[in-house]
Amino acid sequence: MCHNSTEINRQLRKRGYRVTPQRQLILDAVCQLGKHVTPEAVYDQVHRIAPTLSRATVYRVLHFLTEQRILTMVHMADGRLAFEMAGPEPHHHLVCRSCDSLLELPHSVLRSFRQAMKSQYDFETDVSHVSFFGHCTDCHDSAGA
Amino acid sequence: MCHNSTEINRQLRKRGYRVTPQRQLILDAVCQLGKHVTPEAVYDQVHRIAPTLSRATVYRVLHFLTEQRILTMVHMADGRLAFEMAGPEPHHHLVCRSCDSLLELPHSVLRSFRQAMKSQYDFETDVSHVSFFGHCTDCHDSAGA
DNA sequence: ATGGATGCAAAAGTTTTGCAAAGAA
DNA sequence: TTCTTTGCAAAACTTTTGCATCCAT
Repeated sequence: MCHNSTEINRQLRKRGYRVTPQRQLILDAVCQLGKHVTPEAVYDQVHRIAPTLSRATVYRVLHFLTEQRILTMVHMADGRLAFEMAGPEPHHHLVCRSCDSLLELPHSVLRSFRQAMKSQYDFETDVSHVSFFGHCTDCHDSAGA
Repeated sequence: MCHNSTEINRQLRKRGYRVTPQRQLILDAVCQLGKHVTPEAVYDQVHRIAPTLSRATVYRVLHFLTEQRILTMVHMADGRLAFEMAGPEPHHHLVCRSCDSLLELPHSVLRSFRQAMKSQYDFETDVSHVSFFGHCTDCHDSAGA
């Protein structure tokens, strides 16, 4: 279990919602599958365990958990929709185009960039999650850059 | 006309392709509509002038012009697909969430960020076009940040 | 006539919605 | 009972594809 289900369940109940087996399965799936989990991947995973669990429920629960700030939603640079556990810390990712590996970056890596945008353009950059693409150390010399 | 159609037409013909009225209309539409133009916006625009021009053609031509490096394709942070004229300079955008205005940033604004990723993570960041979202100078004090 | 480009319609993929039924409070 | 949540099916939306036709060379 990669999330504190007791605490999450308590929060949800406190807000008047129910913690159904479907919601638990979907949350577990997002957790297990890691970062940038697509709705289809969640569906595949939970459908094996609970074949009657429908795509509609997957989408509804993913959006519900996002509203409840238990998940965060990301649109990736290739247009795919994805979710991941909402950590307490906002952060960013480096995504390898070759092997799909993820590196997590602290929010602070963009601090000076944001300050520059603020001072140069008076633009308040809102970067709660940005993914940058490229090639990781294992891939950028073997594969073509 | 916001693009050099004579030059573009010459290039396309030289590569063995045809410059059809549909292709010209679609190119003009992307040009006129500005940055981050969605396929649907292009379709609306050209469909007024040429009602038989189909969505299939819009999509085919947008992808064709992207392959020919006359347009570039962007997946925006809200998941929408968009196109814009491929300038000679790679660049980035600041997109205002309130008024949808766009500021164009030179490619160089991310130089130190990319160097940091390279030295800290040995990750080759490939940033041909990144859009950052937030609130522009007109919107960030009136609207809530 | 040859090969590229288009229009139409259908298909495919993804996400949302209506509604009745099931289930917890 | 009451209100939430689910499953199913259908709808909506976006994008792609097959195929006949059209058009430029």
